[in-house]
Amino acid sequence: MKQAMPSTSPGAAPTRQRILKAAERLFMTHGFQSTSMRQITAEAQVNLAAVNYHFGTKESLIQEVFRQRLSQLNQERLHALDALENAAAGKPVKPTRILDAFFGTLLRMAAAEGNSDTVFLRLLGRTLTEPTEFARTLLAPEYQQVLKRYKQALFKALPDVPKAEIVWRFHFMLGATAYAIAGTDSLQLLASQQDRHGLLGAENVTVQMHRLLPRLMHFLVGGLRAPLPVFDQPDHGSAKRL
Amino acid sequence: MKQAMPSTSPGAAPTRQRILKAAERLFMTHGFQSTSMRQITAEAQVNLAAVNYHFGTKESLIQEVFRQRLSQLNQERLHALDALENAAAGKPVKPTRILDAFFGTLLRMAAAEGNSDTVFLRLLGRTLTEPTEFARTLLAPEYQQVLKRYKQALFKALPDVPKAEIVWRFHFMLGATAYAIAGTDSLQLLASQQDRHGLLGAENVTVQMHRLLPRLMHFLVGGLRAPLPVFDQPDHGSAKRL
DNA sequence: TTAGAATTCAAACGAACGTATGAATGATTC
DNA sequence: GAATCATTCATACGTTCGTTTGAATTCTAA
Repeated sequence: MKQAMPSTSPGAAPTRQRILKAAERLFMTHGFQSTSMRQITAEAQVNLAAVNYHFGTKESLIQEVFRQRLSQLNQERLHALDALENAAAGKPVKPTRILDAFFGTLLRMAAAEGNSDTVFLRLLGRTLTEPTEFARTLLAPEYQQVLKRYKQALFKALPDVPKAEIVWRFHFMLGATAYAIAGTDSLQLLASQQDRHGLLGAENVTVQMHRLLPRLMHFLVGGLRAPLPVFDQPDHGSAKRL
Repeated sequence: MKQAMPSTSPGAAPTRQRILKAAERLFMTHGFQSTSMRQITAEAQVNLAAVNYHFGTKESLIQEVFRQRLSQLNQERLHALDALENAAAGKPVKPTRILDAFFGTLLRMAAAEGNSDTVFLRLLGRTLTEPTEFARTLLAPEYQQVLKRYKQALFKALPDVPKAEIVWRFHFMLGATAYAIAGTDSLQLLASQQDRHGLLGAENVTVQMHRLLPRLMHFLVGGLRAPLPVFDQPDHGSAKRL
């Protein structure tokens, strides 16, 4: 007889965790569609039916992989922004601090523990540009409140910049970050032969993660504070020229 | 009898082109793995076996989709850089012009024709972050010489910036661009309810593409010219502090 | 007109996929 | 120690995938 999923049975066998860990790593390496249940169960050294027993379906497994990590990340981001706004006491928070609370929290989460978190971050960076619908429909609600808070903080911090421009630049920053995180392999595209091993070798990932943060932060701040573009024609549609 | 692929038979039936167009669109929408040959042949209104007859295998089809568009794009990029360097007559080219030659050529290619090129650009932006191995091993050789030329141009234009820093920032810029191009849907994640239709509606894609270029260019230049980060510990490995 | 090559077509192949099943095993409680 | 529950296991189901096949059709050229 089939029951309604054990979920959080206390002291349960590590089967669930083993599956989650293996799935996370394989999803990161090969993507969602290309990772089969048989690969996951083989890597986790559990029976094939274990995934369906513990998670129901493959899509549910994917959701579970994200829910755990992502909710923790976004809660930390909200707390970081709360702390900044409390310290500012009504005054605007400096853009640099806002970006650090959003993107720095993300990258520090990778540098903190062993590379188990790095795996998730690369998966996340990759997922943000993936066409898979369920990935986005899963990420969107989880992200929505966080993005709203941070957008408002940036609006307040940069009152002279049109809101649409801030949204676009937020978008650009997300792209640069996602690419930087997911880009262990794409980097080899940029690196010349002799640099390749030095830039992102096998073992110095955490070291590079540590160094990636200041590099990326300076880049993002530079992009966010860049001079505004000037358009020939006025805006069409809703003509709110903030 | 099976022969060695017709490839460029002059005046051939439009079957090849129909397949390429349908595949391009479907790959962009659903990704490589999730797009089946049956979907492609159904959309192209050709027989299922036509793909294998004209292209051999699915992977060859993917490669062909990219080779056509990508070689044209990268040739234009090389020509644009040639023109800039010839005009500079040995002196360094301004970074803004270099970025425009690389990223501007990309985005203008989208705005030029009908949205058939836009489709490819979104596919390209998506592919750069995809885990599929063959996509990267296909893109890498096609990109290598172009990236080498542009990196050297940037090295020359920014002699005070460490080369590693330039490579990283090039990487960040690629990410921001790829994300901006592929991000029709991800944008909805950032946009609030009332902005959603205005930012990227159904028909004003080319208009937005036109406006995306100055927005993105200002952001990229701002990021590229941002102040350099300072590290506590010196570089390890090859200690070339340029 | 007709021989021969190029292309299209319907049908099928084997492999891999996600999922379901029911028996076997382990753990818990009375 | 028996009964009840949760978990594991080997196995199989039905579907979809990319690819192949061989006959039918269309095109080309002598």
